[in-house]
Amino acid sequence: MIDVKLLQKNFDETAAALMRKKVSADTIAELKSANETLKSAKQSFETLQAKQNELSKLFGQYKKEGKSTDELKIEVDTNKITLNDLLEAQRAAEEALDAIIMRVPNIPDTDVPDGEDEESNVELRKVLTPPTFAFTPKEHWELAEKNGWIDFERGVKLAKSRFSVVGGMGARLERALINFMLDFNRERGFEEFSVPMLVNRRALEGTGQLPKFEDDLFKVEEEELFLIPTAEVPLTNLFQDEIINASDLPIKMTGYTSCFRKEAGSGGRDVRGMIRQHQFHKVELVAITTQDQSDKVFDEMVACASDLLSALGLPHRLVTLCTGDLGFGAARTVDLEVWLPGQNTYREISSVSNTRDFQARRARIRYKDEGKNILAHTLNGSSLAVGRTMIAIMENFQQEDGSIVIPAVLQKYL
RNA sequence: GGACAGCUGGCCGAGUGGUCGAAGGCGCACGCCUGGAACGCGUGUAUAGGGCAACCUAUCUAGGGUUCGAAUCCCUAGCUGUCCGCCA
Repeated sequence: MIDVKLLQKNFDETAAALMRKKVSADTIAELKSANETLKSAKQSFETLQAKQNELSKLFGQYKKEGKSTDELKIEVDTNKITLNDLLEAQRAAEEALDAIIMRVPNIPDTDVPDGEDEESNVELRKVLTPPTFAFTPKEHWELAEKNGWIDFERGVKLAKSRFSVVGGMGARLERALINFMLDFNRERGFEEFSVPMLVNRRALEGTGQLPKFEDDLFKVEEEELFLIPTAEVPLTNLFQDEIINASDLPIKMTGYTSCFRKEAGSGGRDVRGMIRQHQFHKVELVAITTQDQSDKVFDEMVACASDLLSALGLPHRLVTLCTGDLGFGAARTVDLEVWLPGQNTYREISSVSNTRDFQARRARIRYKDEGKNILAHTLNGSSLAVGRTMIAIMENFQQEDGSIVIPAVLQKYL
């Protein structure tokens, strides 16, 4: 959630920043007026409430002194009617503001490049050189089926399309990757957590998936619980409503979970193979930091994910997302794209974002510094999407006969 | 899933209709005391919003109700505990 006060105090600048993220001028104007309405509604209510409180005290005093309370009661009763109206007006104003602000995205950092879509993303650097092949490299689904690693048909039988089954060496590789990643992250100072994969509405509002993106989530109806789309949700919300000692920051966490996404709106894209599944595995990095620390920790997280890819021998590149490609809650994002020889292109395998205080304001994650409570900064990044890492390993390390050479660092995990 | 009990500030705990944002204790901070510390003594110590400020409003799990007035009474939900049932 953005800081409404910022909009109020510094309208032109804040509005311009929001418009970079395609928030319409109308929405911004509505936001401002909703906030002003709420403010004045609150003031009228509180003034009258103060008076009512005072009269109530008098009432008690009169009773004690044996004075008549008849006149007082009339006044108090009339006030109460107005008070109820004012309260209702205040509530309506609160709801109106909420309805708008919960759907307004974060303000991008000033140095984030402008742009409509991924075309305007800026490549930071390439790491490792894509391999050359003496034959035509195959795509991962062909390799996966050939090696008996992935069974796409049976996944559909068990659930529906975009589900798959991983078996044999594929399953062992998956498990090895998860363990390798968790160990790697722990060595970089990220403590491991194992968290719920179903969470409530409040948690998803805290990290920004709700209320705007409910259609993307799988929901357990009777329980009012949702399957997590990323471990970012439970890990970040671990500190929901908490006030952390500044000296305990930064808190750096990692965790492995399955992730569940409806992939609504991506119909037709990546239908083949396991690039885009309803259920996938991911090892996540999350950090809670002071406001001064977040830039440094952001770089650490990007480095962690990139070094992980390098350790696996996977060529990749780092890309700064432009404003148009930035997610809802992110102030800045660096994507890591891995080289896929079969597709002859780089594909996203990790995304590291600094949300600054956007999630912290929603989830009320604060720290105490010199007696003051300050909104924390929260960051998240994948390290890495396991399925896509498997795809990258298959495609990059494939041999002419379709067999796959497993990276040396994984040997001890197999 | 059933029955019963509970949920008060960082923590423990008092408080059954007004003067209660809440006694007392612990913890913490500062000061005194000390060679230094412990002990002791004193002072302070929730959050959010509004106002330059005095101050005002809200918050005793949450939501609703009764009342002029609710931490306190009633209802609902959530959570915790205990027993029973079920179960990896």
